[in-house]
Amino acid sequence: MELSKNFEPGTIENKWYQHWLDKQYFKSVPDEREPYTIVMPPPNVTGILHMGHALNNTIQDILIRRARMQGKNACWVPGTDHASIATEAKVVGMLRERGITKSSLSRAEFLDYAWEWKEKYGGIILQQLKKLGFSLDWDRTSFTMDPDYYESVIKVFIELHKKGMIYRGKRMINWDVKALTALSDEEVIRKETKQKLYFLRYEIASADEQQALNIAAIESADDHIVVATVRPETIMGDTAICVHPDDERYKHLHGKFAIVPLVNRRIPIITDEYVSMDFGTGVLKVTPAHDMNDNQLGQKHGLEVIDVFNDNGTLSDAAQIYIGLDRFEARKKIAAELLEKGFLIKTEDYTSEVGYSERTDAVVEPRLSLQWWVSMKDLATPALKTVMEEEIKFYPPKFRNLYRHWMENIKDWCISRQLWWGQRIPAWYDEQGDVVVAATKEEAIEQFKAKNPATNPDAIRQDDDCLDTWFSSWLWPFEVFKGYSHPGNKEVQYYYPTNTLVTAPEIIFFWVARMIMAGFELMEAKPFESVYFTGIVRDKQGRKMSKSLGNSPDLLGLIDQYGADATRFGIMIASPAGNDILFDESALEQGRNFNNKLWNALKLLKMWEARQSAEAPAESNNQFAIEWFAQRLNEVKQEVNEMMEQFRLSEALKTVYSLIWDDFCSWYLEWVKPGFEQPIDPAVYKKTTEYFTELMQLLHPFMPFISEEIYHLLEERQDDLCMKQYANAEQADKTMLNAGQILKELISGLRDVRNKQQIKPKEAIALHIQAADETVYENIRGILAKQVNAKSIVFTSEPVAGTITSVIGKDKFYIETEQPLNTSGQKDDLQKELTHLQGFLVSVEKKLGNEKFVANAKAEVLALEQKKKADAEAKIRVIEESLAGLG
RNA sequence: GGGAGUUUAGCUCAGUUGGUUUAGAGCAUCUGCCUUACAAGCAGAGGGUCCGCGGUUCGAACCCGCGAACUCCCA
Repeated sequence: MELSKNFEPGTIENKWYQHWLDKQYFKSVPDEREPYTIVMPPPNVTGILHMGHALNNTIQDILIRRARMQGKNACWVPGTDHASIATEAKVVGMLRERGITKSSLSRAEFLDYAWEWKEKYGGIILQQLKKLGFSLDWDRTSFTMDPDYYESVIKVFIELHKKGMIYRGKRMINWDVKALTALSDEEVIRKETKQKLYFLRYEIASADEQQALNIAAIESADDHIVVATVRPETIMGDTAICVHPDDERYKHLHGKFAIVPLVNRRIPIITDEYVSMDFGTGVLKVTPAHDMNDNQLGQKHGLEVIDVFNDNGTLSDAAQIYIGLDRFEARKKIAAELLEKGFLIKTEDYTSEVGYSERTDAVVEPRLSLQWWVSMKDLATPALKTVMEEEIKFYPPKFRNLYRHWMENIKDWCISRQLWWGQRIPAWYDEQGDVVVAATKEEAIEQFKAKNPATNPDAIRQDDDCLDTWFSSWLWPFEVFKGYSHPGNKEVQYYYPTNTLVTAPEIIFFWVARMIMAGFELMEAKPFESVYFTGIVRDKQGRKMSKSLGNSPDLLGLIDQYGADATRFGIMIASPAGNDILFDESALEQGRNFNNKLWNALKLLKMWEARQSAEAPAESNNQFAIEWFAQRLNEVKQEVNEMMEQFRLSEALKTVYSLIWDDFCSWYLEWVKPGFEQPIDPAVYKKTTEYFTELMQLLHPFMPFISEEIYHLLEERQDDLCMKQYANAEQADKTMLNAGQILKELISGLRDVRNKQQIKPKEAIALHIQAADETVYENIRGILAKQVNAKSIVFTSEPVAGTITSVIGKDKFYIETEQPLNTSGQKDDLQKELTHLQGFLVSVEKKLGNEKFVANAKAEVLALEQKKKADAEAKIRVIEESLAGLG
């Protein structure tokens, strides 16, 4: 068989992915095995593959593949989210290109177009995920607007409404004045914006209302208060002035009234600790209709609410002045008028964060609006408890604090959206505007008739709004198994609760917390055992990857360039749980190089395969190498098990990488490698193949393609690595591991000497060893000679003249070469090491001389320190002898 | 303004209840090698006030306090 010079991923990846699909390895049906279930966080149906998805899903695939190889019934469910706002925007865009406006269409017509768009372009991302080898059960692909799913969302709304947890109310929301819809918090993008801070003078009215409305009296009064605001166009909506109760500057004004400039309305001066004394003048104008905090303050103090804006951001009749003018135009006009009339004292530049609509980039207007809400308090209680008691485990645990903070300060959830793409709210109104909640019009009519037999059924109409997308995705972990639409079915009983959720910390509140709530409220069980929070992928400069910055790498391009395995490697190698990962293409290069390394090791084995011969000398050295590597494998398997249990995935990958590259390739293969064109002992070859196979099995969850390919190239096989079950890891033999460690140190030490003495790699040396215990070298002598290019190794009981002296461990080495000697270098090196050891010895002796240490330290710590001391002393002695020998 | 987090080698990060040598890895750097799987490689080396100050302790990168810088979330 002819193997290519380097590993070529492209065709191999397609071949194996198709093969796995054909064999239905990723398909899961309930059986007697233990399930291991992950539901994929559904990407937006409009989405295209980016780094975040790649990271997220690579982690899930690693967990799922490993579980599958551990004999569990692994089930990974794919799907997409209907993403009401994003999709509706795409559809509106498509219509615009065809010259159609949304307003010219009926709801039904628009939805036809939307479905057309979804069928055509939706879910491209699922195809892209296949490129990375993800072992999803595609037969289970779900969509949050599938018929059953849709129905469940409606049923959940009705059920929660019945329980009194969903209500309709006028509350503050984020309003998009261009799209004319409420926005969820995550659809609001905060941006640093340069603004102006206007310092406005409000006159103080006397307690006597007559006098307060007497303009002449005000003008003569010199008592006033100065307010700093960035929004002078909202002063007509002011219903109070607020100061901090402890602010000495304003104590004399407590309980008095101020006059709003231009509209001359009298408003109370109230006190609240909410006000910051340091900001501006320490005086806050309270506009409950147009600011979230002011609204809360207004509720607390029972203030009137005056909404001075229309839906589209122009001034309303309630503003009294500049009616119909846009809010920003009005700001300029009003500022000018205030200045002219002497109410504007000064302006300052001021930078703060302003919310913009993700979709239209309009400045978001906090606004009171009649919307549907979910009351969160009762839902939050069990959801908080379960995480705090670690019934659901968070990895890394630091996110528990964040979660608790949010859950303890939870606010009600606005679930209505003024959109058409999504689950339509099952609320119905009669002519009087009374509302009932029902699944169908018929049921709604019945309910109305029960209340009022005279109800006109033809006048009943359904709410036009649809539900927030998260109101459907919070059902995801059970509804993908139809757990709510078909309660108690076989699937949901088997797969739910799921095992692990892998997601980004950004959506801990929007999604993770709500899934936990829905799980308890609707299924009476938690949705998952544990949550693994990935980091946020950033670019080299630490910026978050985003479309607008254009710093997202083209993933499909990267996969083409480096291969899927290398891409997976590059993403995983530097991504500790919960810490952000800085994406750097050099990590992918490292992954590609690793592929190549594996490929070359395979080539070496293929070469040996042809050179097997029973006549090959059976060296005891080979036996040592084989036994040692068996123990290293045991050790690493154990370590990887532990790391995977703690979700330390990148560390597990590093460990496997190093086992393969360093221990297997650099040490083991070199130790058993026969001489140039020499035959190899078939037993050694067989063992080596077995090791390579085991390594591929360990690596498979991380790099599935190349490991599967090598598995099949090593030997003709009927089965596939993908499904090969892990054997239990055996306990590693410490003595053997230690012997290997000593051998490595000897080789490195002697190579270092060679390097420093500039002995040419090709020049063979003669090695004399003055050993404390010669038997140590029995099994490794051959390997040592081969690895340091020694033509002979002999033992000596005294220094050998005319050689280079070195101390490694407790033994002395005399290196005989053909080159002229340079003893000063050796002396310097020995001296340097001696100084280091002496310093070290002093610190150990100091510790041991400390009575309190001896009295308090644990026995094993004490023993260790004593061993350190003895070792250091022995080594110092050997070095001193060597130095003396050098004269 | 409130909250959470981070700070260890040039870069990215490990460092698991405080004690495994005077702190580790990968990448990058330097030196020597086209050595019979691999130059996308091999062999070796250098590189650190563990953010600062103080405290607890026989012992601190790790625990506590104060401070600094940066990041994120909420207002």
